Amino acid sequence: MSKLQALNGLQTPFVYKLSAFMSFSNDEMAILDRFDHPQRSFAAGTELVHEGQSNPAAYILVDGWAISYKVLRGGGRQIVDFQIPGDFLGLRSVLLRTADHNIESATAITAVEVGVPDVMATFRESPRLACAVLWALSSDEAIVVERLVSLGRRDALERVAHFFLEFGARLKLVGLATREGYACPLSQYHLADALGLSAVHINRVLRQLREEGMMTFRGGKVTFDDFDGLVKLADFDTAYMDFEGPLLK
Amino acid sequence: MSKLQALNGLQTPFVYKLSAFMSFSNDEMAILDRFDHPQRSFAAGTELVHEGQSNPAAYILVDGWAISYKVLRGGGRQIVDFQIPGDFLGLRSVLLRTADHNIESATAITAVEVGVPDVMATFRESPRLACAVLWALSSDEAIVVERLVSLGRRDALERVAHFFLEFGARLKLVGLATREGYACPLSQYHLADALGLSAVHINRVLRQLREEGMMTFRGGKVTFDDFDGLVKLADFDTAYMDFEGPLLK
DNA sequence: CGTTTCATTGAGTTGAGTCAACATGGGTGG
DNA sequence: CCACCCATGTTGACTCAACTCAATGAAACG
Repeated sequence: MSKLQALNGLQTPFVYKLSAFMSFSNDEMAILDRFDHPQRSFAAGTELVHEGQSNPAAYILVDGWAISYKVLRGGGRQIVDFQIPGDFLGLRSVLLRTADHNIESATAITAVEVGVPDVMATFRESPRLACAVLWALSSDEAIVVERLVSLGRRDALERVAHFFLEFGARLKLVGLATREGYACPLSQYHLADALGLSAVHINRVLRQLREEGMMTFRGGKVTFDDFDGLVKLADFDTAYMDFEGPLLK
Repeated sequence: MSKLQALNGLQTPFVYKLSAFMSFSNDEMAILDRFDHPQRSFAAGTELVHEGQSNPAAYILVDGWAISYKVLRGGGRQIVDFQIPGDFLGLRSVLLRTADHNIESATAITAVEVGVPDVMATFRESPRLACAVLWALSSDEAIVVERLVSLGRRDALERVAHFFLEFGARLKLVGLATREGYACPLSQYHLADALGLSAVHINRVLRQLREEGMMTFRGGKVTFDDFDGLVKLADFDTAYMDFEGPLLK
C-alpha cells in the first residue's frame, strides 16, 4: 500500500482498483507513472466524447461521476453506465477508433487524459499491465451485462434495488461507500434513462422502497435501511465483484 | 489473403475477423498458430462453461452457434449474446477468473480451446496482437451495449428487427450472410430470452414483420424482404460494425 | 423573486405478459 | 410402417405493470 502513495495521489483510485487484479512491481509503477499527465477539470454536463467522433481521447476518472449514453432517433436516451473514480472513460471507443456512444460529466469532474500511444507503449513494455487493462475492460463489460439482465428480466422494483446495490459494491472498491450507504449525485431522470423506466415510475418505486423500509434515496444520498432484505429482493449476487486478491502475483 | 490460407483452415473465421482490425506479419501469424490446438466437437446443448466455475476455459468458435446466458432466481434466463464462428467464448470469464455466466452450444459446434498461458504468451511476444485481442473484446462489448439500448428503449418490433439486422452484419463479417438473408438456427424461445420478451409476443411480432413485407424468419432461415425499410424501422446504425480497414498497419 | 429544474402524486391508457387451446412436424419405439 | 410424443410454433381472450398526460410542490439559482 505504501507503493501507492508514491504515485500522484490524484491517480490513486485507478491503481487502487487495478490492485484488486494484480500487485505492481516498482518497474510497473514507473510505467504507470507515464499515465500521470496533469489532470484536467470539467464542469458538470461537459461533453467529453461525442458519438461518431473519430480518434476520441480516453481518460481515467479521478473525481466525480460521468455518464456514458446513446441517443435514439426519437430523442430518448439510454444510459449505458455511470463511471466513478478509478474507471476508464472511453477506452472502448479508442480501440474501435470511433466513439460508439457519448460521454459527459454528471458532476464536476477531474480526469487525466490517456492517449493511444500511452496504451500501446504500456503493452509493449509490460504484458502484465496489458492483462490488467484487459481485466479492467472485462469488469466494465460484466457490469454492462448485469444491467442487461436487469433490463431484460427484472421488474422495476428489483431493477432499482439492484442498481443501488451494484453501485454500493463498486464504490466500496474505491473506498467511497459503506454498508450503510453512499453519496450519489444522480437525479431520478438519470435513473430512468439508465434503467429503461420513466422518471415518474422511478419516483413511485423509490417511494415503495422507502415505505417498505428497504432503502432511501434523497438529497443525493443513498441509505440502506435493510441491506440484507434489499439483497434478497434484488437477487443481488456479489460474486461478480468480489475479488479474492490479485490473480497475478 | 494468401497468408490466411497458410493457417489451419478451421481457425480462419477468427483470423478473418481480426484482420478487420489489423494486418498480420509472418511473425504474428506464427504466434497465432500457437492457438491452433486440435479442434473439439460438441453436440447441441452442451454446457461449456457454468456460472461460478473457477478457472474456466476459453474457446474460439470455429463452426456453429453458442449461447451466453445468465439464469435468474425465478428460473427465467437472460441470453446475453449468441456467438458465431470467429467469436471468442468465455474470454471475459478467463480474465475475471470465475465465470459470471453460462455458455452452451446452441447447435453442434466445433471450437479450439485457448488457455490463459496462450493468451499471456501472446501478450508477451506481441503487443500488437494484445491490442487485437483487446479490440475483439471491445467489439463484444459494443454488441452487448447495443442490445442494452434495445432492451431499455426500443419496443418489441424495433427490437426484433434490430436483432436480425445486427446478426446479418456480424455474419457478413465472416462471410455467412448476404443482404438477402442468412441461416439462423435459433428458436423463438431463444429470441424471447435474448430480447426480454415472451415467446408468444415474439411470434406475434414475427408475423407482423412478415405481413408488412419487412422480413421472414422461418425454418431456420432469415430473409430480408425489405432491407432498407427494416433498417429504417429499427433505427439500425451500421457504423458500430463498419470498419474502414485495419487500424494498425 | 421570477425561473428553472427536480420531485411527487393522481387518473386514464397501452404494450406486452399470462393462460390456454390447438397445429405442425421430426423422431422414436413398438 | 404406424402411432405417439414432445418440442416448436400459432392464435385468441383477458390482465397488469409501466407509460403518458397533467397538475402541483419544493428546492436551487442567477
